[in-house]
Amino acid sequence: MEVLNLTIYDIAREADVSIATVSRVINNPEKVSPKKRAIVKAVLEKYNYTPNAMAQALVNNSSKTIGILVSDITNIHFTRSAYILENLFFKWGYTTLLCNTGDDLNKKIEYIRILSGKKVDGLIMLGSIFKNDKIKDIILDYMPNIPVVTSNVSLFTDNFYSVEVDHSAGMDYAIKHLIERGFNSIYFVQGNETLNTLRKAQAFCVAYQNNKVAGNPKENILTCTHGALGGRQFAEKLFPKINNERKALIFIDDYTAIGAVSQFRKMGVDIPNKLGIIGHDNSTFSICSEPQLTTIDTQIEAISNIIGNTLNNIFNNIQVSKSVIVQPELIIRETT
Amino acid sequence: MEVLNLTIYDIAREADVSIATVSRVINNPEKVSPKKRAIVKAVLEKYNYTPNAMAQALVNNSSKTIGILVSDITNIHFTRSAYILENLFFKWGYTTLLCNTGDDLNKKIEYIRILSGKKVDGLIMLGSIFKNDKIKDIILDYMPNIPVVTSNVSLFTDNFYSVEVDHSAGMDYAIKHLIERGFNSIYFVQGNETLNTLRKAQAFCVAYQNNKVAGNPKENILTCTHGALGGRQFAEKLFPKINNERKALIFIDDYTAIGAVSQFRKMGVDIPNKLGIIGHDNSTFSICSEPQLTTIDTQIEAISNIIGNTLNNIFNNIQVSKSVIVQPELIIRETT
DNA sequence: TTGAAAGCGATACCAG
DNA sequence: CTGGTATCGCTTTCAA
Repeated sequence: MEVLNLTIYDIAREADVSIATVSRVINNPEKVSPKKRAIVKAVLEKYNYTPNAMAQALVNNSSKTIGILVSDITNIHFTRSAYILENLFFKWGYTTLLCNTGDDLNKKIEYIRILSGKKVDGLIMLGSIFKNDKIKDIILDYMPNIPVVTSNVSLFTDNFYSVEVDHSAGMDYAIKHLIERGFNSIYFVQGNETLNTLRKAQAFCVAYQNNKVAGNPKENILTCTHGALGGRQFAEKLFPKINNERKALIFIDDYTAIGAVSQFRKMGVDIPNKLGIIGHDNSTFSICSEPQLTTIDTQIEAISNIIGNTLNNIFNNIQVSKSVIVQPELIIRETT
Repeated sequence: MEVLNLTIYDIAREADVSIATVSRVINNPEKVSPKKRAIVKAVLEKYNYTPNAMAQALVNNSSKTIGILVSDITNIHFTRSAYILENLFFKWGYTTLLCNTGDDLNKKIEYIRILSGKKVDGLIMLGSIFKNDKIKDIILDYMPNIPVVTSNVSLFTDNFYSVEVDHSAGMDYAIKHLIERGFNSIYFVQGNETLNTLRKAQAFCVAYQNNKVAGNPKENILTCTHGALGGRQFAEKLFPKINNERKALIFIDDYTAIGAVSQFRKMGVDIPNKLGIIGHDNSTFSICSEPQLTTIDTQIEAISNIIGNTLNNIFNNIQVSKSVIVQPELIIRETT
């Protein structure tokens, strides 16, 4: 190998053909005579020629890249998803632009603008991007013709597709399981006010009533700062209220739940005999604690795969569903 | 807003000026008369015009994007780093292409080829990319003029820069601390055979001898599968060998250590009185376990910031150091 | 089957 | 200060 940013002209010159022919052997080899094809291929390989993707993008009006908008990649849930998506799209010849937007509306808008300028072929939005509905219009304005796949929210507009988990079903499994285990006082511990929290809280209420648990579900929603530390602080605060009524806590996610489990353990609370705990996501955190966490698997892997395939199918004109709902699974471990 | 992929020609027509003038008000407004400038600006804003980044990249030979090569973004260490880098570069007007290469040499090569085609302005390599030295040559071949910043390895070639943590110092702090706490038998628990493992193992040996601990450090290196589950299995296997000699285990990372802590706890081992445990990284995992993990903070945040600034300074022709070494810190919690 | 030439959408040089 | 135009590197149409 030698190389130094060769262009298609350099290859053409060395192979003694026109640039059109070089382009053809790269993109439509069958349209070139075997003889010339062989000559050009040899030169291509000799120099390990790689086309300038910017020039290709300009003429094709497609950059072979996918934008992934996520509020916070350090959230283990999204990390896993980004990982899977990146692998899928690599396989399909796309590169992924990962964008952390945080809760900042302006950063979201700015990123959408940038991605539209970079001519992404598709957009994936992970998590609670849509708390503010304005985003939808921005996307429609900046990239009116780009397919957008979202998790966690359905939007029935052209070019929008959604893949979600059925939170109500997850809550239903959890509550049924807790009742079966003899817990007679069931709470949902929500996090910061995100769309994620809102939807799970709502699902909790639905499942609570469907199972005819006594009392008003809304009064059984507790709030806690997200994360292991938040979980620990929450546990400390709740500790005096742990009595003999066999309380059970369903947490917004494993990461927060595990902090609570550890702190309760430290304070001597007997889990699961005195207190039941259930997390959400079946993330790597769930097997870290002692005892190990019972959790609602929100199927992030399946969802990510479907999201990727949806977009890829759209690119290949294969029919896709505008909205798919994935069923969660209850993973019973040691905290219930 | 209305929009539908307008070009600079559309703007020029509507403002009744040439495309050159439009380009100027975007890039060098001071070179345009206030009058025309105002007219053009109005049109620009009316349509919320965003330049086609592909066309810009083609003519500028720079795509305003940074390639980040990482073996596995789901590794919490890299997630944090990617997050920080993405935020920094966004601030500086760059977008980041996140590439998971795994251990697959071919995927690495393929990505380098793709990134060279996409005309990235800089390359960041996180983690043990260089186990195979071939990669270095590939980079030099495909992007001979692009600055490359690596963590975890120094390579003194033109255009290569490195930012690393001093693992020996971390091990030294850890061993001194363990001796002080009265642990008289100190082990290093390594993971899969990566460059990371190799370097920490080496650092362990150096620190072990510097502190004149009795015995041969090489005989005190144990191996364990990476991750919480691996840590648990490791703990189970080691359990019969836990006697009264006050053993201490320094783990390759927190994630593995925490699995071991939980499993030892489950089996009734008294941590830290019978057994001392130290992790690496001071990741979110370290506060999840009960008791909470003492750990060597490998300063991933500082390192990521320096990496980002190095690249940005290079872009701005500000002098940078070819190699910087960051000092770690021992975070003492409850497992020692 | 092949090559010449017209774009793709910007930037920047050179005249005026 | 402004506009015309060459140029970046590629794809694709049109003739030959």
